[in-house]
Amino acid sequence: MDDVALAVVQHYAKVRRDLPWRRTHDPYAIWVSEVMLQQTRVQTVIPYWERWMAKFPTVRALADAPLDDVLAAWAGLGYYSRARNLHKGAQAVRESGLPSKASELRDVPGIGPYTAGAIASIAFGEKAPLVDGNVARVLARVFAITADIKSTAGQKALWSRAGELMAALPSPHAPGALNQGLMELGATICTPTGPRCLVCPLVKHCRAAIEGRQDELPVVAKRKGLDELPVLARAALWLQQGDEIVLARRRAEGLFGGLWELPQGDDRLEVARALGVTVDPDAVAYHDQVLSHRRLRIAVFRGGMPARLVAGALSGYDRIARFSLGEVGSLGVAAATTAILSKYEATPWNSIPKRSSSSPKATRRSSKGSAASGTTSRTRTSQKRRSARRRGSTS
DNA sequence: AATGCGGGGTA
DNA sequence: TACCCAGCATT
Repeated sequence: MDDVALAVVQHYAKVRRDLPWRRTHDPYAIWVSEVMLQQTRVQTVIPYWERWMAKFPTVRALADAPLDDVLAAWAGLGYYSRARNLHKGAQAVRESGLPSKASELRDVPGIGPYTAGAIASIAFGEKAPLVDGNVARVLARVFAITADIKSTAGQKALWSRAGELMAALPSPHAPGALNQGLMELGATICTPTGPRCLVCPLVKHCRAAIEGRQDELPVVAKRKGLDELPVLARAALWLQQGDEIVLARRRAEGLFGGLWELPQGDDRLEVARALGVTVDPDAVAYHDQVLSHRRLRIAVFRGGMPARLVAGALSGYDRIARFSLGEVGSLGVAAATTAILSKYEATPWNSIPKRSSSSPKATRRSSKGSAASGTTSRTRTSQKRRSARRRGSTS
């Protein structure tokens, strides 16, 4: 057991990637990184973390910021309860500072078993174990754990092993190095498919490798296929007049809670009635998006500009307002609405560069059917409408 | 124990 | 496609 722990920290010292949050000892900075990294890849997180730390450099700065600003900085990362909880957590520890022990960190909103272990070990040097997806894979192979790693039994076995490993770590070595070393191993060598056992420092200790079972472990329950996800159909209204567009803010809990989007409802007439506008009968675009547990299909309709906006008129939202196109980029807008808006060249694209946003400007047109090319989003303009309508009309 | 909760990279 | 990502909260 101590052989394994030692091999991990020694390997980590050798190959440790130079990530931005590894250059600091600030517990808050590490906290932010760990929350962003929940179910999110390192490469995705890096630019978000950099912008976040520049905008909210301290717990106090975050605690004092309006939730709107917090969500704007998070927009695009997904799982927005992470941002809401981080904000709430910052307010909770605004005066006292972040607790240093894993057991106390667990009381902070958004900090679960993994994140508590990560902050305690990395920022405070506590010998606290952790298990994430990477560590689960590594330990399941090294110790030949055959229980489903997502199951209660599997998690129990994994945390138990992780705890033993941490207890076996010789004292001069940093607990954070063991934990990060395990994760690093899972991310770079002990990968889900095609693990590179030939260069793995644990190969001599790994039951899976020794028995040639590295492709059979870990055992993980199959997830729902794409066609098994329930489809949620929504109607969104695109209400624009000149430079101004109508956006609504979702209530702070639940899906996309607190984010701004084109006002949506179950059908176009519901939304039109709530806002007191007329709306075109035919959709100008559809946007499909796959979430963890459902598929989203948003039909986009053009309509007239409402004379007066009443907060609370549309269920599910707590605010509704007009924004100039230039302001949209500084709002917390989820990916679906961002993708829809970006299809129209009238919308300035000054929000976070998302690599694949490709050409907000190019093409369009394609008066032929075939979805507009170039973007990874599934937004596409309905075929029959596009040549006829294009922008303007109504309003 | 199961479900809700985003978005994107990749084999 | 399907899989998975430095998971957490709620039921």
